[in-house]
Amino acid sequence: MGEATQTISDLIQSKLDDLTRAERQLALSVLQNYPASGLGTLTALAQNAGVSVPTVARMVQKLGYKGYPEFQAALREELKAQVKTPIAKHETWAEAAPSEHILNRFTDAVIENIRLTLSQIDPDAFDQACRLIGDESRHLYIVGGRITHTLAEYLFMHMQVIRPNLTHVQTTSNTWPHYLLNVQEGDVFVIFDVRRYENNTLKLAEIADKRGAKIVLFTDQWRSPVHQLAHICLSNRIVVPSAWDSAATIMLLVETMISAIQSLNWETTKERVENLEDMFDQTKLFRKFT
Amino acid sequence: MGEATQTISDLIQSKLDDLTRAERQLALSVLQNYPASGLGTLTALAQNAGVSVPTVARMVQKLGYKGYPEFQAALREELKAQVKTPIAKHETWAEAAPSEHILNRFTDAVIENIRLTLSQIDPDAFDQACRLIGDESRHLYIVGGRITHTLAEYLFMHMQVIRPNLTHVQTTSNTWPHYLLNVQEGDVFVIFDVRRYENNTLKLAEIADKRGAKIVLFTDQWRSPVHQLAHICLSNRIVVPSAWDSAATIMLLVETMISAIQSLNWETTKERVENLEDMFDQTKLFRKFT
DNA sequence: ATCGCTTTGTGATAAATTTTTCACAACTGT
DNA sequence: ACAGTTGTGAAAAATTTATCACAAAGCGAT
Repeated sequence: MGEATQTISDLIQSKLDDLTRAERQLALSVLQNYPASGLGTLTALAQNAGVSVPTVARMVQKLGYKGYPEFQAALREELKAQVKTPIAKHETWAEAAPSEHILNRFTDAVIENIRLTLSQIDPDAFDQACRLIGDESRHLYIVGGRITHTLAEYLFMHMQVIRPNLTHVQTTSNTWPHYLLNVQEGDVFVIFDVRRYENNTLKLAEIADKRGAKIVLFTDQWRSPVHQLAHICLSNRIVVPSAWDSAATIMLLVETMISAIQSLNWETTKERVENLEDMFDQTKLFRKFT
Repeated sequence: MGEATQTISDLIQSKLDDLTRAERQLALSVLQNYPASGLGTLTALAQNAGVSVPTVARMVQKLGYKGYPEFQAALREELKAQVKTPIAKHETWAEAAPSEHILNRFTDAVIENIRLTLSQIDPDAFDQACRLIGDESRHLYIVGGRITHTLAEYLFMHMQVIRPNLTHVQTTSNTWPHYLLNVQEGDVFVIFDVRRYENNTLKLAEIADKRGAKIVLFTDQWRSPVHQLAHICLSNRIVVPSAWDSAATIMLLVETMISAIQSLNWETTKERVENLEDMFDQTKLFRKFT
């Protein structure tokens, strides 16, 4: 298996450690839009990556080329060679791995799950769920089960920044009846329940429903029994080549929802989010935007 | 949905009849090595096609471009668009929603993240990581930070079923120096660290490294400083149209890894999974799945 | 906080390359 | 022979690249 061909993309990645911050920023920009961005002018590339012209010149030489034109020529050669080789490549995600590799099989399955899930989702229901969950006048309960509690926690963590007045409930814990004493009509429950569905979760949902709370349910394609009580039900495809189910699609929906709610509540969230961005600045990885 | 996207290749072919002999020869040469040959200098292209410089200039203008640079720019644009996976392009994910809806925009971004992440991953490194993490003779430590602890927990939960001899460490907790007393040479640390990177995590990694443990790092495209100590580094794209970063791609990799390790260890895992299911049945935590 | 050290951007400039265009001669096919 | 096409060589214009010195900013270590 003498795969001795090193692409320029590989070269850049291997040298990533020897590069300085601005150069790394540039390198990542080249990879982001590979190889098209490297085929324009030096000046355009610099602008596109948000670095100065000398930085580009310096990096190209660090990579071992005599000058930018030589670097470009190498890119073109690679592009020329790439088109010649059989097509089989474009079908795979991890190009360096055969298509039967688990990386490619698993990713295929997840992408297909995403496609199916999204194609069956009702955007109006989704928007409505966002409005409910973002409504600060309603107390928000987030409920996860044995496996799904990580998703619940992820949502909880972010919602905590966006709005006050929320509670994280684990159905596996025995403290949850406690929380329910305060549930009021109009409160919102976000419940995660995928197979195998949990009895505790169903019980909790029943109590919440009885008290007049609205339920937003994240479940799988077979739908947890909770869905009969749910005001909005978001069902996800979760089957992958594994002994377990995939939470990746649900994660995608959760993150999308976080982003949507954050936009809805922007006026009130703004300050909290800006604090967060200050924290990003401290990484010093990024140039300050002015 | 009358997509009238005409590639430059199409354009050239359609104008083929209006071109003169030398121009046609040139055009065919461009198509022969498309699009690489069009991305060099005008002179090079002329030489390559065996025509004169003015012929190139004349044809480019006949095709409707103001000059050669404009023609080149168009080619680059096309290349840029082409690289995007067919599945990621021109497809609306939530068909019932407009393409500007957050559901579609966010999913686009995540798919693109997956594509870029997978294309840059080294499958050998991945496989090696799986073998390390699945090796029951090494104690396994799983480490997450403020945001990433949910991912760490997700991995931990599954690994708990697959193999014994593992520990979940939260860097935000102050109990972690405790765990480190027992670390031995050859033990394995799986560390999650995305921006902003946490000092605690780095310190922990340094201690682990000093004690001779191997580190598998899940990080973002800018790579946590831990990567200098890491035996294997898996970097993910995480940028989405949101105030926060996306963990979906990392989740995908984690799940893929779980699936791969479970296959490696299937003989020993089998029993453990069955035992676990028995236990759940007995506690009647779950309803039977039909 | 302060001090060195490295990195980075700026603006300018010179060098190199590339593009564009020209007039004219040579060539082509009819 | 004629009309249209093509190549030549040149030169001007435009663009691009490479570099420089210096100042500003960032970083790490006290």
